[in-house]
Amino acid sequence: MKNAKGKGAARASKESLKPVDDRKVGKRKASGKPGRSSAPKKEKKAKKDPNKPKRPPSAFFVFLEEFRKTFKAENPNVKAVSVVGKAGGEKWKSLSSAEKAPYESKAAKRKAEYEKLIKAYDKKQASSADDEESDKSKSEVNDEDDASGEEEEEDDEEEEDDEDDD
DNA sequence: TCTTTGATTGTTAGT
DNA sequence: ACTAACAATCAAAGA
Repeated sequence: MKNAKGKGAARASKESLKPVDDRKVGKRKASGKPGRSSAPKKEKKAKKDPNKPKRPPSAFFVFLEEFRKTFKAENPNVKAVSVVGKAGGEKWKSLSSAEKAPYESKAAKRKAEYEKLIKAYDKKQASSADDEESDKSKSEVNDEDDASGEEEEEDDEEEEDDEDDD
């Protein structure tokens, strides 16, 4: 619970890394574009980069996805995103490293994919600078497609971090 | 009608 | 190194 002990030691540096008390960011740019049928008359300068990968969900978000399902399953009446977020956050802190491990594992995988995507995106940006996406540009983007060894390893459990155990 | 907000934590990229 | 913003969600309320 609120007892910060073991973790604090390892994350001692992190302790000092908390200058902002207001984590009330809540400042999100307009990404919601439900208006697929019609956009505001004024065309925003929003560059739509379909190739630009979104940031990978952190372990917390991965856990949240499942948590939301469960939470809503038991609380179908609750329709406030904030409630699920709060409950999720509380539960998340209640989980131990071992329990978070599987979520982190998945998050790590997402990150790996993100890196790959961002890399391709980055490259595309460079190439697009000269020549936007064109049929010929495919040769540039296509540097290593099948060449990249596809090593699927889902069985990567080398997390022996079970120190936290109330 | 359409856009924004709300709340969580973690991660990413920029300065 | 540190800060700021953003990742999903989804309904309600404001402009």
